[in-house]
Amino acid sequence: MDWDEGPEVGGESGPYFQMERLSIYKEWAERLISQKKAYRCYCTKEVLDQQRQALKAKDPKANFRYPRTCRDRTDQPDAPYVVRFATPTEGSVTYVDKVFGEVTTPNHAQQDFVLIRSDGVPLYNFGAVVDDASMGITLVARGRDHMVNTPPQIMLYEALGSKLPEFAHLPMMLAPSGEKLGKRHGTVSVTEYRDQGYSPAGVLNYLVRFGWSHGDQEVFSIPQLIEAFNWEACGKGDGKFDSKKFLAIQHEHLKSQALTADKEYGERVTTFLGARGLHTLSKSDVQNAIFTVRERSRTFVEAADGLDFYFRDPPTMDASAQSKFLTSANASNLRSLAATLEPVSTWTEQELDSRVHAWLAERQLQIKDIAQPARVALTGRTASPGLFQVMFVLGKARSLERLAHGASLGESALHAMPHKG
RNA sequence: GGCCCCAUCGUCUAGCGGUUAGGACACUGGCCUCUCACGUCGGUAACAUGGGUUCAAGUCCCAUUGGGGUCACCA
Repeated sequence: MDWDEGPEVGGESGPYFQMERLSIYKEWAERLISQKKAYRCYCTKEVLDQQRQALKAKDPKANFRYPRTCRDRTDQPDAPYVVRFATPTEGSVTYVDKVFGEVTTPNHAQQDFVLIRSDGVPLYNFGAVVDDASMGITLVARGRDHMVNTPPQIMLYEALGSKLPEFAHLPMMLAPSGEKLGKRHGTVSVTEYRDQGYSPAGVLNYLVRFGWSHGDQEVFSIPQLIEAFNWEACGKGDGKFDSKKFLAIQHEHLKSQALTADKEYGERVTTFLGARGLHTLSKSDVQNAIFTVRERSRTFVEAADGLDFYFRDPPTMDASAQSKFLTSANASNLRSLAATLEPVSTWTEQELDSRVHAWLAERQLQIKDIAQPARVALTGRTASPGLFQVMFVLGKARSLERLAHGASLGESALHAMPHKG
């Protein structure tokens, strides 16, 4: 999110920190008191808590409300006090939510809520309204859990004589189980997803598309999101988080150059390559390898894993892959393949493809016969991008070197393997 | 419990009186294929229930049920 103004970027509506605005809240509250729209309450928290508990003891389902003890008192004892709002007992508040439409709440559901604590710090509803009113906020968009705060806040705007902002409440994202999403349901903060290699635009895409729709379109760039978003197409029902779909959206973003340009892809994946101990990589080397992992990586962490063998010499060798494919039987083919590629001067995918196929035809072999052994020699793994892509990215020298090394591992396996048959 | 809000495939959703109820993820069958993927063709799968209104209801109204939010000198 980009801020128009605020503590980090400055602006005209400061100060922005609540503790620096205390005098403002006090001033606005005093105005309300002088207009009899608010009053000083000297009831202590302890007394109120007692009353609350006493009522609960008598009737567990009862609803405790501040009994308005101090509402009409005229004296001003020398004692700590809170400022309470004199809530109307009759009538109701109606507002038009940009998502939910008209919402009406009866005033008898409210109580004389506290505006300012005895230590001078405002409570949320009052602080938010004073801040928004004094800073010229025109739209309040927040989660549905704030919907109950809206009527009291509207009362405050009106009591303060301030212009009402628009309100938009959004449905909530629940855990897959249907309960409120929380820490115990795994990752819930966007910064943690960044650390797990998720694309920021992909995260935004999933989040915005959750509870909002634009026809059948599922994948959006950030500019497209800004262009297409509208309150009318927001749903009203709560939803459940789906990590699989989230990952699928990530995949779409990492696959597409339009959504994640090579430059960004390279920068992000480089930090995860660094986390794997692969430092001092050349930017262009990383850039040149990206195209081979794009469609196989859903996150930058997966991409870093897929890119690892390009930058590690020798590549980490998977033990079972080695014993299965780098055998004495395959060693001679690997040697022969390396020898065939030795004279190749134009080291391109296309050239490698035709050279290898010519060699296969000559030796009456299928690509299947050599693919896995060569793959393991080249990458240390049984799953990788296409062979010719891998060799192209690796370059001639390192490709031949790895092929030869794979062959010698196979030859030495001759001595280690006899009892295995 | 009071007040408020919500309800279409397992999940995210399209639908705004007449649809074979569409798409995506997931699951699944085939094709493609040097592995893993990608891609591609197909399949399973939903209108919570009951009343109305109407020639006609997933779409409008009411009730029920179910789910969620919130009830502080927290935010």
